[in-house]
Order: sequence, then structure tokens, then C-alpha cells
Amino acid sequence: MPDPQQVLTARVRDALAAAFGADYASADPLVRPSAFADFQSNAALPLARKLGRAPHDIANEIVSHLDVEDICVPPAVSGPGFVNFALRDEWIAAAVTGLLDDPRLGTPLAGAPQVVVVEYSSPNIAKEMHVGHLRTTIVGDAIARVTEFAGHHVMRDNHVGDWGTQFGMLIEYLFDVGEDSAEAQLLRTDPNTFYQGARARFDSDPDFADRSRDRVVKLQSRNDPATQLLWDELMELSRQYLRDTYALLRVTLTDDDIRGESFYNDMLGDVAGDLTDEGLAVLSDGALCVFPPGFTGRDGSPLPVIIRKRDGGYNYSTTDLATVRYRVDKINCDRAIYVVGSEQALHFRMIFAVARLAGWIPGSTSFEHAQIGMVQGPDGGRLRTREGGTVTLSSLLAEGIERARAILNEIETLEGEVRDAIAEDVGIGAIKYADLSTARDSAYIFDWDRMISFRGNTGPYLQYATTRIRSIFRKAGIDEAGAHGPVLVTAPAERELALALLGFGAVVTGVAETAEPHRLCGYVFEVASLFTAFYEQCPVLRAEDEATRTSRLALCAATLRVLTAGLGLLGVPIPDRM
RNA sequence: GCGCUCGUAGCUCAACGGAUAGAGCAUUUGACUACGGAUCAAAAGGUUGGGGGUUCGAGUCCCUCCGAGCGCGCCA
Repeated sequence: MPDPQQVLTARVRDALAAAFGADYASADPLVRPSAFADFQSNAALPLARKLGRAPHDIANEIVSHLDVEDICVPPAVSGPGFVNFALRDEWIAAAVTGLLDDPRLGTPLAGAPQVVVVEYSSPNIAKEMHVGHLRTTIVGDAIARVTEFAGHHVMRDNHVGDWGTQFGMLIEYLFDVGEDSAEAQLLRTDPNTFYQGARARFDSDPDFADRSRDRVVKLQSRNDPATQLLWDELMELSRQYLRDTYALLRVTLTDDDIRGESFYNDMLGDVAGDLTDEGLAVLSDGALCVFPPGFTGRDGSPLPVIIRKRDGGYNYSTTDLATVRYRVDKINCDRAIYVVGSEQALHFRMIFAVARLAGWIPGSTSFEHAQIGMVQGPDGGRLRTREGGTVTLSSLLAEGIERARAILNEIETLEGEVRDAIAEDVGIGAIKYADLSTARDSAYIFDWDRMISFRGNTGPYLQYATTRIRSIFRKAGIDEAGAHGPVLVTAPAERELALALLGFGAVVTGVAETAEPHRLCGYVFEVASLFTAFYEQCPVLRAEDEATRTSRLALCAATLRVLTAGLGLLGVPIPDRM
């Protein structure tokens, strides 16, 4: 347990119990990084009222009961009652040396592992993904990776849209144009154009629209082989497209993670039936609705969750409720994280409310909507192409790679094939890191120049930091895995870097709890910044003596491992050279 | 109209109720035969949209006003 924040938290808790009784051991010792020391405890201040004593006295009392001799120099009380901790250099050095032999880099395995469903990406199939899918895919994947690494059992769930009215339309259109037609070939090359063709006919030809609706019924009843065959073909084409896209994006989703809306089709009747039996669902304007308390619409009237439409069809609310039940009853999840756009916040609040009303979510189970903010264009509006159209994900990724290549071409003389691979890593890494590094629920402005810059808090800067470290080991002719220290902490830059490295586990654990990958981005950037400062101030290969050289090589190795682990958990690719 | 989210440095963004609100970019200055300068060091830049309140302590919690984005019955 090399994380000083956790160690100190435990020690202050002991001191609280010793000073004021066991009742106080449960209080949060409020140990935080400090600008005035390495860490501070704010525990004394909130206790002042409770104990009826001056906070400064309480702080002194805590200090007198503290046993931190092995970790810190004697703690000092300052300000209104803060207890400041300055770690001993030897303790930091020993802890970092220990980090080198810890495959988990100080990250504790979850004491009570949970089954966690992470729903993310979730595109509509038979359509190309657009920029709106970028964040849910990238952020969701990072959340899944981090949660998994923290020791939980993660079930990735790609809740694709494969079952709505539009599939009747697409299949009917495919029948009309002919499966072997040039038009049908568009499904392989340009599915959006095929979709638009179908849509245009749907809107202009009432007969076609009627046939499309019939086709949906045939599809959902699953008893028309010809319909089923075409749907299967559409699905296979989509799986192919998704495999390619996720591979390029370095996203861990596979075919096995696809559990689309169609999967829940046979459970929808039970959802409607059980809600009716429980007396929760009532008919309103011919539709079967649940009115969860506390939700009102435009004119102040109660807002419904529509379970069954007037025409007898089910919609996405029904599917989402079936999904909740499946996850609780069949997957036995302890936690479900929905990585979906923030515009659907109301929808999910209502779905979760209905599911709780129906008793489908046990009190101990957490259902969360991890809201994803919009990706905006330079003007703050929706991101669009120059022509005003929707930006497809593939064109966005291609441009990122192209921009990375252009920059690499200017500076480096790498072989063509190697350069292509590096350009891909850098371009994809830049986009992903920019996307991950802002709080997931706030909108951000998409800016090529900022994200692909090799300076500042960007993917390429972090990738570059790792290549510099690798370069040191290449130059030294040793393998970074062979650097075991011991680490000595003397120079200020060494101390700051070492201290930061010890915080890896706490950050990972925190991100797993909050599903906020941007905090991990902030952390790796801080480590990279401290490393470059160290790199400037502390010669490694030309260190003054052998012990210092060994120590600094070990610090480099620890930094490299923390950075690669952190970027790996974020899903940001790391080229060996660039 | 109602609800949700938000408003922080010129720009893009951080900040688990804790001391003097931090980074990056841009700007200005300094350091180059360098373990990869795709770098580092430093300066300057703020009444945290306005106003009240709670608290020992508020960018953070509550109220109110202003402004923005999103959402609000049979699309998903």
C-alpha cells in the first residue's frame, strides 16, 4: 500500500480514535494534497463544533496521538487547524522502489468486486457512425478498462439500434431495388446514402411507407424467413463495419458485446404485462403508460413513460426497461453505467424511476447515467462539415491521421510503413485524448490544432514523453524491465516525480468509482510534466555516480510504466518511436 | 412555460466544502554542440455572470435574477 494519502488517512483515523474515542474513527480524516506540505488533514475543523473546542487545540490533540514517525517528519499544525504532513524522502524512495516490482503499480484490487455493466457506443446499425458516437465509444471504453483494472467484473454492452421502424424501411427498400443492384452495394461502401435513399422513398411514397410498416411487423414476429435473411445480412455488414471501426479506434468492443434492441424483443410483452398487473401502467390516449411521480411535461401535466404505443408497438422505453430487468435478473449486476448523451438524461431518470417503482432494481444495485456532453463545432454549435452536413466518424478519424502524418513528415524521416503506423497512433491518440481529457458531461469545442499539438495537455505530448524515456533505455542499452533501483530521492525534481508516481492507484480507484476518465488524463499529464522537469534537471546516463544513475534509471522505468499503464487504461495508443 | 446541465484568465479547460482558484494555448522574457528543444524555466493575465443566504470556511451547497445548451406522449 504505497499510496501516502491512504496510509495517512488510516493513521489519522487511528489518532482520532485514540484522542476522542472510537466513535470518531468513522469520521473522514479529510487527508488531501496540500500546497503547504505534501498532504494535510482537515479533520480538526469540522470537529470543533461537535467537541466544543477550538479547532487549533483539536489539531494539536490529533498530532499528539499521531503515529507517523516512520512516514513523515513531525507534523505541524498551521492556519485555523490544518495538520500538515511532510513525507520523509527515504519513505518516498522506498515506496517508489516497491512500485517497480508491483504489476498493479499500487492499485488495490477492489475488496468487494462488483459485476458492472458498461453500456456504450450503441450506434444504430446499417448507418455509419457520426461524431456523436465518438465520445460515448471512447469514454465508455476507458470506463470499462479502468473499472476492470480496479478489480471488478465488467460486462461490456453495445446496445445497438437494430430493431426499430427503420429496419422495416431498409429491408423493404432492399427488396425494391434488388439485392444485387448497384444501390444495394452501397450498404458496403456508403450505407448512409443507402439509408437516405430508403428514407426519401419512405417520405414520398405512401405505398412504400405502408409496406415498410408491414415489414416491421414481419421482422418482429420473426416468422418470415425472407425478411429474417435480409436482416441477418444487414447485421453481418454492420458487424464488419463495427469491427473495422473499433479496431482503428483501439476500442475493446467485440461482436460478443453486441446485445442490441432485438435481443430484448421477446421480453417486451412481459414488461407491459407485469407493469399492468402491478397497477403501475394505465391506458392514456390509447397508449399504455406509467406516470412516475415527480415528472411533469410542458403544460404541467404528468409525464408518461410510454410502454406500448396506441398501435400496439413497443418503443425504446419498453426495451430499456426490459434491459434493466435482464441486467438485474440474468447478469446479476451490482452496477450499470449507461454511457449515453446527456440529452437523454430525462429518459433515463424516468426509466430508472419506473424500474424502482416496479421493484425491479434492488436497493443495493446502482443504475447510473454517465452523461456525455456534446462535441461542438468552432462556433459552439453542432459540429458540421464545410458543406453543413454531418461529420462521419470515419472521415473524422481519417483527417486526424492525415494531420498527424503531415506533422510527422516535417520533422522525421521514418520509413513509409513505420510512419503510417505512427501517424495512425498519433492521430487516433490525439482525438481520443482530447475527448477524454475534458469532463465527460460538459460539452467541448472540437479543435484540430489544439488536440493534435505536440505540446501541452495532449495525446501526442504524452506519447512523446514515453518515447523519450524509451530512448534513454535504448541509448543505455538496457531493458527498462531490468531497472529495479533502489531509488534515491535527493533532488527536488526527483522527489516531486516520485511522489506523483505513488498516486497512480488512488487515481485509478477514484476513476473507477466516479466513471470520470478525465481525472486520469490530468494525472498522466502531471506525471509527464514532472518527468520532463526531472529530465531537464537530473542527468540520468551521465549521473555523477553509479548509485544515482541506477536510481534515476529506476525512476525513468517507474514513470514509463505509470504512463503506459495510464494511457493504456485510457485506450490511447503508444508508439515506440515518433 | 416547466425541468436538467452549465456560466471560472484573451482562448480551451481543471479544481473530492478547505489556506494564496490551477493547467495548457496565445503573449512577454530567459536557457540551445541537446540522455530526442516535438523541451524547460519565469513573467503577466481573475470581483469564479450579478445579488442574497447557509457554514469556522463557498467556484463548489441553498434562494433569486441574467445568459447559454439540451430536453419535455406514442422516433431512438
